[in-house]
Amino acid sequence: MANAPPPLSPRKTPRQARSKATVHAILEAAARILETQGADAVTTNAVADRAGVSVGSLYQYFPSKEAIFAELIRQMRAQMRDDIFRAMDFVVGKSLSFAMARLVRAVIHHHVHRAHRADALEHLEAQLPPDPDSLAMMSQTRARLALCLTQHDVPQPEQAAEDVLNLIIGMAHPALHDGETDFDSLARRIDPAVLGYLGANVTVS
Amino acid sequence: MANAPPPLSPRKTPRQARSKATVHAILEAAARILETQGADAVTTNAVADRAGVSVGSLYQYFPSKEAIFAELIRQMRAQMRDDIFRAMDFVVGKSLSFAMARLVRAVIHHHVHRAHRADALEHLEAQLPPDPDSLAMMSQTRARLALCLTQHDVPQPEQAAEDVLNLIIGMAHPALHDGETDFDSLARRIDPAVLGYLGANVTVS
DNA sequence: CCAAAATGTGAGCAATGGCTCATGTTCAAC
DNA sequence: GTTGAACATGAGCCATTGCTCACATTTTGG
Repeated sequence: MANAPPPLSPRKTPRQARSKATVHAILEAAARILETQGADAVTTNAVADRAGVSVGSLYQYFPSKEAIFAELIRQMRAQMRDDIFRAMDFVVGKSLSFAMARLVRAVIHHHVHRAHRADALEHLEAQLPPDPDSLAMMSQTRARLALCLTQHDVPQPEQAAEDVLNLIIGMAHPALHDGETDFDSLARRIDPAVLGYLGANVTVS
Repeated sequence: MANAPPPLSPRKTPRQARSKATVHAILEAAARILETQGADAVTTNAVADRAGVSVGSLYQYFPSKEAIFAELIRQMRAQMRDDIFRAMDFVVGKSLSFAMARLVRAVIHHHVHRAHRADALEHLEAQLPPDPDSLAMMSQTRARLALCLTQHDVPQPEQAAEDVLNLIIGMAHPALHDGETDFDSLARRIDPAVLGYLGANVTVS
């Protein structure tokens, strides 16, 4: 009857240094296979093999293959959140256009840094059941941006924060994916789009 | 030695009305399973079952499961291209802002119409080997938009066409996916972003 | 009508891959 | 040392699934 769906959170927390290394190796191996060979190549056997551990060990820490993906996605979302937090902290008190320029470059940098990994992970995320932790991190990211926009008197800052993030990612992601290497040119093309969006709502102060 | 990779094009063209119906039923079944249950649920047996045909028939017309996906993607790209062609034809001689507004609404309409299907297909496309036909259709789409931009003296129209499409899709797609239902509000938020982008390159004439 | 071509069937093969479990090894605490 | 918990192993179970093939049925052309 009560046939609970398998959880996506790690199965057991490692206590010794040895097992921490195991968990790290598993995640790293999964990520590398994902980047280089695509999602279908990420089999539990392949991951364990590449991590230099046995499948049994893998299943001591992750209840399912999907739990590994969920953890990788969590890490990516956390990094993006932190990147954007840093960018927003840096521009406190600066002009809106300066703040947005910084945001644009933070997002581009984030995508460049983890290009293939982030790419594949985002596709995976769409196919997995939504993870509360990941959702929370994205929510925090938007909230921090909304705070910045509020301080510049942008109306409906939550809506604007979401739109602006989608706009930047939507432009940067395909461009970088298609091999765009002139990051500066890309940033300078995104800037006016962001300001154009905000310009409809704010008179530049 | 010469172990050719399985082609993604249909295996045999149906000649009789009966088999045309079979092919159509297979594609429709695959699309419906994809929409409702996700990519992993699309097995050849499930598709044949839902289409009301046998697996054998399926493999008479598609050399592999991926060929079915490739065909669905081709259909989606063709429809998007045609939608945008129609929109661009309609705005010949009109102002740039009018043209862009029309484009924005065409893209939104396209995504609304085939919401879940287009969503899943685009994710699949990233995992499949690139299909020449699909690439050609996207190229034609960009070219048509670039022509429109050229007629409004937008510099670097090819680059701009790509950016504008990415911008519109990038904003519309996540919003619609998150259940946004006020399409008019969405369109009116995208408009200024597009004009902002173009505004950096053109003085409004 | 009748062959030949086109179309359709579905049991089942072969391969894959998620995951378990019986067993062995290392570590920490006393 | 000893003991129990934590950690690791990997052969292999079992379910799934892409796909084939030997055979049946329908359609077409003459």
